[in-house]
Amino acid sequence: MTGFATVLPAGRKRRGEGHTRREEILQAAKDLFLEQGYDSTTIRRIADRVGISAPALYLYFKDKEALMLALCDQTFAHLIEAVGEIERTVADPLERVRRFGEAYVQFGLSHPDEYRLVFLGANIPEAIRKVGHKAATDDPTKPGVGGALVFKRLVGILTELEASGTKLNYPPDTCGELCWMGLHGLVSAFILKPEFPWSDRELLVKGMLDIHLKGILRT
Amino acid sequence: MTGFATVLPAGRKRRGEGHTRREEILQAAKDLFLEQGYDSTTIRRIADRVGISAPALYLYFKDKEALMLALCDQTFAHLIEAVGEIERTVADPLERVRRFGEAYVQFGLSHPDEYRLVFLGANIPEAIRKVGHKAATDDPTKPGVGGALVFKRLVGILTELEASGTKLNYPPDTCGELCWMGLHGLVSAFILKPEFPWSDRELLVKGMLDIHLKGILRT
DNA sequence: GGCGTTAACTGAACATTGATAAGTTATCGG
DNA sequence: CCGATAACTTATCAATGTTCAGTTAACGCC
Repeated sequence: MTGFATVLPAGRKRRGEGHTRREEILQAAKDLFLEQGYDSTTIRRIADRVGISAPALYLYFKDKEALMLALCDQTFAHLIEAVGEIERTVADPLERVRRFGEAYVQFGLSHPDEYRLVFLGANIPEAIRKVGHKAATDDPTKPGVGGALVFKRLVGILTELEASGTKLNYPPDTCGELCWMGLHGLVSAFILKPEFPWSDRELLVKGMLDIHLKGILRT
Repeated sequence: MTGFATVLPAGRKRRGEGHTRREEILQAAKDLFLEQGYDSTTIRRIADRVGISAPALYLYFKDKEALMLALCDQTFAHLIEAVGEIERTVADPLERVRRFGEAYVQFGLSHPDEYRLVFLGANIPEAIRKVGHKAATDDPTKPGVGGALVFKRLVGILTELEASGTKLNYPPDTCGELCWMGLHGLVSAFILKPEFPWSDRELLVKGMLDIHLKGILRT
């Protein structure tokens, strides 16, 4: 019966294992948010799925917004990792921009629910949306700065592009904003209106990247 | 004292004047939505401002969403009208596209709540989002079809542009999708992240339009 | 004027929500 | 075994969207 102690009690967590419960809550909340949206997902339902009472949730998250916030950071981390991979492997600055765009779109389209959660701010009160770019520190562990981090990477790539001798039509940050807006518009359109008879997806992605690269580079 | 009968009783509406109360509610709701946002505006507060009880509101609107939808149609009518005005007064097809973009952006930025509800799929199940482009009837009185109507206008303008002899890099509907995606990305960025330190708004709007026009026209 | 019909409206209440207070249980170090 | 306390529960709150059952008052008609 000695091995019995290592089996999870299914009810209560062991003494230092609160963080485990915290992650269970996060997973359940993520599932439910994606299934039913933010507003329709109640604290009680999340707690039910985890197998605890509703107030127990407040031991791990200050309120419902904090829960959503934690999920946002989680999703941002994946995207930041993908972007970092490109910066590590692609040398040519111009190619980097294109690859960034492709990665960004592909991330959005292959994680439509998460993208919606984070970038579309669907059904999220305004207080949450605010943190996406707060002060923009470089510390990815701080909560709520993921959006600014991704964007800063893009601006960084564009700055290098300019430093490499390529003339731009706008300052790097303005170029970054324009590019991001175009890509975001593309991704959100596919996600929000999937049943609309859009033109060929590949064509639109390539077209959007071509348009923005052509529009940004001084001819 | 005969004139007294024509004075509004300040409390109850005369027998056939319910529509007056309906418009009072719409006005109060519009003000409150703009002051405090959709979620924070309660039915009771709207009713208070109008000077009636909360249940009285349900005599005129099925629920809170119906209220917002009525406001959306109201404001979308303005956008469609603005686009029509452009089509009527601007002859040059190319200039039309630019003016369309400017009008679209200005509409989105001055009606962020309505824009969110219709184009960002904020709140409430798929019932609303679907009607945004359902078969796209040409009847502007049907609720919720404003979005599709506006898009059709853009494609129409681009088709005329092509018919006038200008070569495009993509089919007109693809061009329309790309342009709309860029504009939509711009507007939704401003709406969803209003406190982000964006570059100058005018510059971004002009830049986005320049980029897409340049990218769409065959050189 | 009196009367019945009914549009316009109210008061009380319901179910559900996010959140808190106060108490309980079980785990662990010593 | 024991005291401390992390982990958790039950009871409860105020606010919200919404409904129900009734009430009031404007109007047409005699």
